[in-house]
Amino acid sequence: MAGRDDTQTRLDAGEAEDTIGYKLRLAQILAFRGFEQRLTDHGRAPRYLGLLSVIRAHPGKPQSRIAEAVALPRSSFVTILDQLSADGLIERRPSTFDRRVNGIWLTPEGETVVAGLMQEAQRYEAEMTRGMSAEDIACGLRVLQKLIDNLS
Amino acid sequence: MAGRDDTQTRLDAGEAEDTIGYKLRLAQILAFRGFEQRLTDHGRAPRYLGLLSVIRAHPGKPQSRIAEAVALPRSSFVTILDQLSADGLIERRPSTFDRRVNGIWLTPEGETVVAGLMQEAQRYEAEMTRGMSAEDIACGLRVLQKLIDNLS
DNA sequence: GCGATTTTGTTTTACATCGAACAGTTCTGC
DNA sequence: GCAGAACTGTTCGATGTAAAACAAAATCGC
Repeated sequence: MAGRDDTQTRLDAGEAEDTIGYKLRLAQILAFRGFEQRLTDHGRAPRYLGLLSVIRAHPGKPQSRIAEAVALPRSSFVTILDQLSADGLIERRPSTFDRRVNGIWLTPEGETVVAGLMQEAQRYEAEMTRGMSAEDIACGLRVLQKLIDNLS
Repeated sequence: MAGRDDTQTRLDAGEAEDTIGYKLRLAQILAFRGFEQRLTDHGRAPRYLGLLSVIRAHPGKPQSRIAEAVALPRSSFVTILDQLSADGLIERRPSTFDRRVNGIWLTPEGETVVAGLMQEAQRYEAEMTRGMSAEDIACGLRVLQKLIDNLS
């Protein structure tokens, strides 16, 4: 009778099921895709919202610093900035201190787009965490931060 | 003095910094890449270890069920199975009940490779979570599972 | 039974991402 | 000062991933 019992639930991962690495990846894929697909009419900004939020918090910082913040290789970052720049959301300005670096800035339009998307993100965050206690959410944030620290 | 204060820490994400969505993504990227790069001499298996663990726990299940378990589109899954099959880790066998489906099985070699990599994964898990209490780890697992449930 | 719908695995095509190599600039040690 | 090392942004080639369209097989509604 193999291959027959079609229960409706997702297949578990056996030994890997109780590991942070597995659940972390699965949760992230679902969260990221869900958020992106809910905002298909907003262009490329939703996919790179984290990145844009870093830029907003640190205007004028060099590309490499921002790429490092979101764990992106510098080479990948170039294409992404080209697109966001073509969409009128960000701007590269040559640094006055170091002729190698480009400072990255949000345009006024980028500022409003990011502000609007951050509200969407907060709504999405509420959906993702529905049914969790405030303590659990705080614990989740703490654990994720500790993972990031340990892996950096 | 913009673009000058080069502190050594990672740039924060401003408003997004305290959101699960942002930290979840960053942690997952770091965890996944770190694990993969530590095992460059093990071919493609480390990248697809989660997937292989699902197959091991549910031998003979159709491709679509397994793809769904790890949130992969069926079309992406085909190429991956082709590679894992060429590496001798898995095997497709036509189902006797439904002539559309291929049941997926680990080969004997696949079985030993996955068993070995799962030990590596447990070691990596310990490194990721070093400095965390058992309660925090359990809470992290619970939160991640709840996220997966809410997003499914 | 039988046509319409759904499901499964696949191909095709477009796009996203990464590593390696490169030129221009700055920094370091002396 | 100056040669070598390190850093920044970029290009290029290779690989990974995803959406859409397709054929074969099973299921549903009647």
